[in-house]
Amino acid sequence: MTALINSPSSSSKSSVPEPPAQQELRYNPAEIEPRWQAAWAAQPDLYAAEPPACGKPKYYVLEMLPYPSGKLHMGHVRNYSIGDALARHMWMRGYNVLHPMGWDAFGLPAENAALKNNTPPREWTLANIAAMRVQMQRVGFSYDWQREVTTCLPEYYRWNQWFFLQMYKRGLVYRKQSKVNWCSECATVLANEQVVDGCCWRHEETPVEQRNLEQWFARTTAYADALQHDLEQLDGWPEKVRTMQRNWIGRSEGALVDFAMLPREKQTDADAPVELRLTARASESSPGTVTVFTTRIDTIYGATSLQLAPEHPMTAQLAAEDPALARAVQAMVEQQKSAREKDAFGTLEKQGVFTGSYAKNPFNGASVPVWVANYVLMDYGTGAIMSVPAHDERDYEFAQKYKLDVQVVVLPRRTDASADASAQAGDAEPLLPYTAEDSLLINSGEFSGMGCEEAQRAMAAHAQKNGFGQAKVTFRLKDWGVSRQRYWGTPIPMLYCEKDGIVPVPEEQLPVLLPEKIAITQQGGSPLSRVPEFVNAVCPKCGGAARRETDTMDTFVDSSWYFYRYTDAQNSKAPFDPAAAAYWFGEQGIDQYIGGVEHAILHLIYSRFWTKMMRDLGLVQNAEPAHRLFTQGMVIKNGAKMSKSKGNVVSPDDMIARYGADATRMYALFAAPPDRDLDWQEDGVAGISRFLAKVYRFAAQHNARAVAGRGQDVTAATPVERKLLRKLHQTIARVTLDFAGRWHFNTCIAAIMELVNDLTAAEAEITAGSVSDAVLYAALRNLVLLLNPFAPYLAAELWSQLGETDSLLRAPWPQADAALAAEDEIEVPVQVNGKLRAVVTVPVGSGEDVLRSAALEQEKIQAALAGKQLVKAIVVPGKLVNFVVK
RNA sequence: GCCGAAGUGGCGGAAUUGGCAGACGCGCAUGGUUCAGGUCCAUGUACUCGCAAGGGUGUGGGGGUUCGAGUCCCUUCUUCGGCACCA
Repeated sequence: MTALINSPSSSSKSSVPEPPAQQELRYNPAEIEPRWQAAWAAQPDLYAAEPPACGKPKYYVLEMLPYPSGKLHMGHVRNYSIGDALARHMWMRGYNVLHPMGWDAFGLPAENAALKNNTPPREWTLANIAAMRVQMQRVGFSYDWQREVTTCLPEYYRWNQWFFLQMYKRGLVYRKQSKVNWCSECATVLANEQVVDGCCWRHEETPVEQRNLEQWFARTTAYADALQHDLEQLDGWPEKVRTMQRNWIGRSEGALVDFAMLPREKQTDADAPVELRLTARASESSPGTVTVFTTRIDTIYGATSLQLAPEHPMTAQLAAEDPALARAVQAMVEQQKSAREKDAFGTLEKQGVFTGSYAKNPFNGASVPVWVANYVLMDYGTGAIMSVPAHDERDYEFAQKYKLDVQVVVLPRRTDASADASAQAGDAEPLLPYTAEDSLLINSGEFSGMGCEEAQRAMAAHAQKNGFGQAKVTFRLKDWGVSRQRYWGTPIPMLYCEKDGIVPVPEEQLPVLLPEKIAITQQGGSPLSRVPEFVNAVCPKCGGAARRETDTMDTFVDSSWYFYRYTDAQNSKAPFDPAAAAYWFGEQGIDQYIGGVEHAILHLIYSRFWTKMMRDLGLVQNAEPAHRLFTQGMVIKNGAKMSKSKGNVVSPDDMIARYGADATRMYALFAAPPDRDLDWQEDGVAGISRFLAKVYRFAAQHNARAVAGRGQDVTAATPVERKLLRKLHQTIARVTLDFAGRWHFNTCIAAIMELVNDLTAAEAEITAGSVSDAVLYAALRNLVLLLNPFAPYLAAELWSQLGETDSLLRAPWPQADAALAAEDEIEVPVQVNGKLRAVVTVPVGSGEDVLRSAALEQEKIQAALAGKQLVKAIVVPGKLVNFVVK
């Protein structure tokens, strides 16, 4: 039998504790947890990351930082319990762990609270932070508070400003007038990413308005290709998140093609549908061209009209000469607007207005009518499309409605005789619209006979050669509007001088401090614009009077790079030391990032952008912020998301008061796999509490004897010992495996429960002396080690009862001994025709013959086989025996 | 409409490679302990036929592959999430 030595702690060990008095057998988290919390608080370096020189491999585990609302909710507890379990595990595995926490402290709620309670946002926010920090410490999370980051402090936000200036220098931030999303509740603009179903992400009932404003934008589109491309390497991210980002970025390959507008005299108005023909226009102007974007240039011979977005410049140009057209377009836009307001977001009925003008298809010279259509979006592609009804569903629908020409230019490939009937009917008209691309071109001049994809390349090249088009990649992603007309955010470090125009604040003048004494009102416009001592400044170029930018930055700027600040949180010379970031991020970024899926687009796309931007600034080496991402499920109650309005909020404080922090956090990990939604059931917390009490009682009962066995050889001499050690090492193996891979902590905890069940079941034998002190010690010590990631308070208490004085985090994670874990006998099911008829117990490693004869010895099997003819016997050693009879 | 995920006891969930379905916990039932209980202990608990021994059925539905399917394939339904005229 394999033997191993119990390893006593290296520290000078204290005396063996007295056998516990009867009363101490009762698990009392209300006594244990505060005691340990105080002990931990007295050791500021307990959870501190070590300098790179420590020589250990690094591990950066990070949970998304919270907004300091003032109260921790169950979602936080779950999120941080996952991260904390991992951090503790990695410490015990000997890693140098960085496990920090901070506060996403700017944002609107502070202003709302200021309005409501007349408390300054700063005061409100900092008080909330203090309260939540206490809550987190009470739960026992292992954060390195020396690296705490608070985004609303000038020590942090000055670097937002510094980044802004760097980006300005490189043209990565710019100011432009554009249509922006406006939330009337927030009284500010929103980024596209902050609009959910046409409403504000914070006010789900408030539809956003479109306003024309001059705003600062970050040029996220400069990295659109990289953002899309690098997504493919992020195999440690959930596929769901990658898909969402892929859709959001929306890369699509296609081509631009110029259609020349035809002069009036060539117009063939007679071809236009009579009921839509508009009066001829009086004046002539230079017609110009309209450029369309298409992903199906191969279908261009089938283009039977050109469709402009209502906002397209050519629409305006044509309408300017034609009041009737102007009115018709106006009417269509109005109708669309009111329809949108009524039925938020379905597909609207397609509508169009014929402009009376024609354009020339550069491929075949055909004149096609130019329409204005409500289904063409100005902010995608070029705001103009060629309409190919035969091969596009939307165009087909439109053409049907307005009786436009349909010309088939793509047919299914004829295939060989074995193909199905529809594919063979190559000469027949395909069912329209026919959009499949594994097809062949017809009626397409020199391109006829080509496959679609071949034609796409050839036709783009043809267009480029002849100067009327080119291949083009288009993105759905738009630049990130970062201006906010709010007070509680980072001031944008820009000045407006009458003489010099836009002038950046010189770096040495940073930070541009947010004034603290300010009246928050609900009036329109940026609150800072009403603070003259903030607004009035001196132009650094000419020394004349200048006006400060009074908008603040989107708070998503703050969270785009906060995790780099943790690597060097006290730095007053730079956002962080690149060497510190290089150590903790390495090539691949954060080792494990954990947060809610609600940030799949917002935070996670901005921070990917920021990382790429910083890499180009030479600050970091990694291309992506996080190598692995884990999105935990929501905490729900009675099938619904916890919310005040539903009255189903469970407060962590309550749970901790009733059952303790260990039970609360352990339940959060036990009730469901971490990536699924978790339905909070208080009875379940009570169950965990019972389990912890059982562990405590067992340990307290036996630790005195166990400690006596410390340092002695562990041998499995008796059957009980063998059984216990086997279960112990199987459990170690199972828990260790789950930490390495799939993170199903619910089954880890179940495995530990099984171990404890076995221990208590063997209690009579333990008491009777059938289990050596050494084995008892091994069982208890390893049980405590396994428990530490999930229930750190109880683990600490039991650890000290075992005579240990060092932190559990410095104790090595147990190693499973395969020899001890191995079973010596296994039960093998025996089936007849696939139905279970018996179970045989055979020694592990029994071969086919042994199994087969053992199975045949079974009475039930003999009965089942009697009078039947054995067709086949399937014997899979270690798995099963199946007799096939007839 | 498109894309993705998921459907297993009364409930949360387990079954890591196609090999005893229901681990672990909750709840429930019976018995015990207790002055009392949001206590503790023991036993049982998928459904169904049967006094029992022992059968039969069973992982949303239907079909298939296989000696064998919760797991693989086809099809269909439901729920949840994301996107939604993206050319």
